[in-house]
Amino acid sequence: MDETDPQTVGAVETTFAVIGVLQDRGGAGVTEIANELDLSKSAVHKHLATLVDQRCVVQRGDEYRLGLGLFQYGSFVRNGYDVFHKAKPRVRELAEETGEMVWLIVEENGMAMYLFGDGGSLDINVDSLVGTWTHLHLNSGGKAILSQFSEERVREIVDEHGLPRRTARTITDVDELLAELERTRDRGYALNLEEDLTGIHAIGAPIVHREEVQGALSIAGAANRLTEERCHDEYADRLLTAVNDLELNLTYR
Amino acid sequence: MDETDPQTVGAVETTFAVIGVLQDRGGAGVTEIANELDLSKSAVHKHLATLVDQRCVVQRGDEYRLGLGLFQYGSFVRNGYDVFHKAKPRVRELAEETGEMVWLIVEENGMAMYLFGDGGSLDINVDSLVGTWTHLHLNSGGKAILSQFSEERVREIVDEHGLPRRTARTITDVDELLAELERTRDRGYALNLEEDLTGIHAIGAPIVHREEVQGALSIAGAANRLTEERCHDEYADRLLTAVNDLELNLTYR
DNA sequence: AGATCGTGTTCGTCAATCGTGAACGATCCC
DNA sequence: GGGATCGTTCACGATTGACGAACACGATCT
Repeated sequence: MDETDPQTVGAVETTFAVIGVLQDRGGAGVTEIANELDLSKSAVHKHLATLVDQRCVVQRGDEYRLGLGLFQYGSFVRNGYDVFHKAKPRVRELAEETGEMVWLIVEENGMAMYLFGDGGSLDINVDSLVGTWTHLHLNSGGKAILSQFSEERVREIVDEHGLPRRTARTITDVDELLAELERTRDRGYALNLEEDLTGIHAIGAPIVHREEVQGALSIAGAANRLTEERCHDEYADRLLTAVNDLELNLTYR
Repeated sequence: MDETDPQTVGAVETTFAVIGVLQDRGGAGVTEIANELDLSKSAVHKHLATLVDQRCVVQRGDEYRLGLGLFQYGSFVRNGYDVFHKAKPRVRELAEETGEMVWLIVEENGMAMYLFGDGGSLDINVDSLVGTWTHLHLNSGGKAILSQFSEERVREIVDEHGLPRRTARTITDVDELLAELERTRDRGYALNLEEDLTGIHAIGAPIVHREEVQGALSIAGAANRLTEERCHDEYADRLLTAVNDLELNLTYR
């Protein structure tokens, strides 16, 4: 089942496995977790007790759930991003102006994470995406970020994470992706035309500061509102000026 | 130094110690952490390697930092709170209307955590408080929550966490606290008059749903604007109506 | 009412492994 | 170019993490 890597701490890995089960099931009992992970009840109990001590798990009756200690760590990590603080007001403005969803994503180890979002209709919850990973190639912001990387690095990332298909329009070929990234680099922004979710278009631009990509801003919405033309004619300008202002704000803090 | 509790997993505790150092220093190297924790470099390296595998730590050159995996877990935990989604728009509205800072806090194991906040002047960053713990007795929302607990439970919490003093006006006596909680219960909201930070007043109300406290909403701002009278005459009404709407929203989801 | 199942919890036991310290490569700086 | 760092790797030994049986408790049947 598992190749026990001697370079890592197994006990910590099982603890994360426990956390994983707790996340998947939204809470679970000792026996349930033990069965799922093929561990003894007592072992699971010990791990849970440790996690409770660290405030990362809470016990309510016979059920254990993930605790606010994890939220504490998570918030700390987000607050460590300068670009988060600087981008937040801009994201809000854009969301207000356009009435669409606006996102800030950042890259880490070849994947992107939704760091902050705002706007959109009330029936779609932006918070359900915040804090989730996404591949770079099927996201307007992700392609914007990739456009700032060298071809070598792009290939490395593709080798590691692949180019999984989400819709019929997803780019699944490396060379096609590289061509798309060149177009993106030329015009300064990337489009996502139903490449991740059918019915959703998006436009994204990279945030560059001191020769490094800090992340990307993107606007996403229903494909019939964010048509390809309106992206080019309307939204591109708004997005790029917002990003430019943001980049200035990053230098003169 | 440490009483090794046989009921817990030591290796996991050291991993959390490593995470703690990384948080305190905002990133560190292997040697640095090893010295701080009195561990061998190789041990620290192993822990860091496992944390990198779990995406909870990232390596940049010779420095390790906390990674976005932690943010992923943290966001999941916050999204698990129904009251977060329901309160968010109300918090925003209140912040817009009043121009002051508005908070949603929740309780866990006798402590409170800032789950969401908005508003306030731009020089004070609401996000720096989000994701941090606070004692219940020196917070308007915290006192609002405590007012819904039995005297027994309040005493338990005080026994466990104490009543640390922050300012000259902090309540540090249990009986005084219980009296204050009764006043709070009678009028439906709690005041915080420079009990946590000098120059800051706040007003908070508990969010009750199905006989259980889900958290508290509070408005905080400069003491000269949020005077005691204006809290009673102006802000109390706005706050309580917001909470009432929210409570209705919680039942009919 | 009694018994059986289900929890989570505790406890001793033993092998797996977590932590150690020394050696290794790479950088950087003097 | 040598003398510091740094992070990384490896083999070994003592610690301990995982096990499984026994425990206490509650619910749910019979």
